[in-house]
Amino acid sequence: MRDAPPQGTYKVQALDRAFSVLDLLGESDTPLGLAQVASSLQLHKSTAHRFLMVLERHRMVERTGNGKFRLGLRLFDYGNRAIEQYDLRDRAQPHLRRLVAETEETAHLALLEAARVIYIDKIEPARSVRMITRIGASNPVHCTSVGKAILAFLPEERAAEIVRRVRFERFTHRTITTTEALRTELEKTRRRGYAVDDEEFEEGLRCIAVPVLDAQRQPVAAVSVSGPSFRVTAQKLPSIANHLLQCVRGISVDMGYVSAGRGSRVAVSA
Amino acid sequence: MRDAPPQGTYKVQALDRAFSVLDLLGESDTPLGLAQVASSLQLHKSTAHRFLMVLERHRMVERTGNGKFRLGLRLFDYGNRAIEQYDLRDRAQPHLRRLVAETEETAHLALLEAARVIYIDKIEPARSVRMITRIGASNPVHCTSVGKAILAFLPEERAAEIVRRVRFERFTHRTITTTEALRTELEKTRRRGYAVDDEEFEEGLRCIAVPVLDAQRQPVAAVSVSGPSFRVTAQKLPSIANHLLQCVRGISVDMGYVSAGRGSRVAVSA
DNA sequence: ACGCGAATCTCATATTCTGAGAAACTCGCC
DNA sequence: GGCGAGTTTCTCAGAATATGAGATTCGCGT
Repeated sequence: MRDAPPQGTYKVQALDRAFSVLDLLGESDTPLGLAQVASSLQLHKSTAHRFLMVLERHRMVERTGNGKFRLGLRLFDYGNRAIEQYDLRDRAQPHLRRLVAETEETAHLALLEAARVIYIDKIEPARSVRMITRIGASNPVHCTSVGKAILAFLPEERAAEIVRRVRFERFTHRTITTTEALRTELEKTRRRGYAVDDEEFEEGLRCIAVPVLDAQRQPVAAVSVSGPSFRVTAQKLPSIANHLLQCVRGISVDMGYVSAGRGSRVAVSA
Repeated sequence: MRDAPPQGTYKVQALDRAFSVLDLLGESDTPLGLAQVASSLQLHKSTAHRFLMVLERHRMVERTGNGKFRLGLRLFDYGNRAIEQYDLRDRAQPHLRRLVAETEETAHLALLEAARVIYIDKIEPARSVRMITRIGASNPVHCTSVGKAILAFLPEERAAEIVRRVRFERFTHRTITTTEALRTELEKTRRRGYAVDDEEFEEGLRCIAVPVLDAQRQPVAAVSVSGPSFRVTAQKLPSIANHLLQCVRGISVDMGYVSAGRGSRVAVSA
């Protein structure tokens, strides 16, 4: 319903329907009964019922005590297999933890997918307000520090292709909403070596990010530090950026991308 | 193929096939080409192709540069939504981190599903050999400390029902393989207040776990500490158990299950 | 340039899914 | 303790849907 229209030349109705069921359950924060599922998706109850039973057999959904349905833990298994192939999260975690200890703010690890970034890990400092981000969630590139960090260090061509696909949704009065502004911003990011999201996604939230580069110096992910603007002040950015650079450097070494020796190419000015 | 036979009265062929594709990709540690998928699953290439295209549109699979397929990050999204409903992982993490700092061994957080336990989080100490567990993976109850911890504190009836479904697969020479032995072991677990897996799942690996109890004093999860037998010695168990109890108590408080005041009911003898 | 394996596409066919509706539950309420 | 509205479960004939043989195109190695 609220989702991308199932356009495209190949179609398997049953799959589209099954996934719309999963979407529905995924977006609801309370389990749903058969009747609710059926009516929300305009499926006839028998059909919805059959799908739910099959999905349940596969443990893609499970029923709560009172017979309502929610997403099943098989999905969690699949999901973790999916990112396991990247192997990045496990190796990055200790470095992220150190980063959080140093900065006392929340750290995120994110990957680029299509024109969005996907958060694959989050570490929060002990005593901080909980951030609303959900691991696994995705945000557009243009309004996030991680997005800009990756984009800025991608080869011109790939970056341009992604920028072309950005839809420039506006989130706050500071959100970048034109290709031109984004290009300028990326240029700036390249120069200083780190990306900043200055309340462009959420009022009062400032983030700063640097890319994780692989052996070919291609960005494969980005690490960010986020916190309330009054704590993450402009003056502190260079210092945080340094912690970030140290962190991603550690990750790169652990991933075997670079040997531990040489210094980082991206420079932090100011 | 290697998977549970798609028995059950309700059937949607397309879904069974789609999930078998996901299973295949999930179990392969290298991306697979269309031809490989088709032949492994005995699907005709057109069919496999159509499925893969549809799955790709839904981002359930993605293609690598050379045109091969692997699991897509949408699954990661779904998976995290699935456990988000439990809300447990986020809240438990700081406590697990403290536990790891105290014990210097790996901690796991696991849920019970059917007759298996599913690991929903893992924290490793800074300098330790990597454990092979994958978050999202599942193991049988009978040979894991977390499984026994949950089982032991479940109401007699539910526990019995689960025990009935255990298939008692043997992993090491110490694995419990009879209902009787398991019952005795659970009794012992209840008495001392914590569960032990003494190389019953993996040679040389000793684990100890206690359940996380909700407001109704029902176990909803378990936390374990695992390490090589030579470090996690029998003498150390009571001390580790105490750290564990403190940890789960903290989790329960954070989840709002119990007020911070009163002491824990499960007693650690010895 | 050529050839082989792999991927993509087309389309007529029958297999598979569909959905109306009937039956069996579940509660809440009297 | 039983009535009734709202759900869930089940059955089955019909028809839309997925299927797979095969033709076509692609991509790469020689």
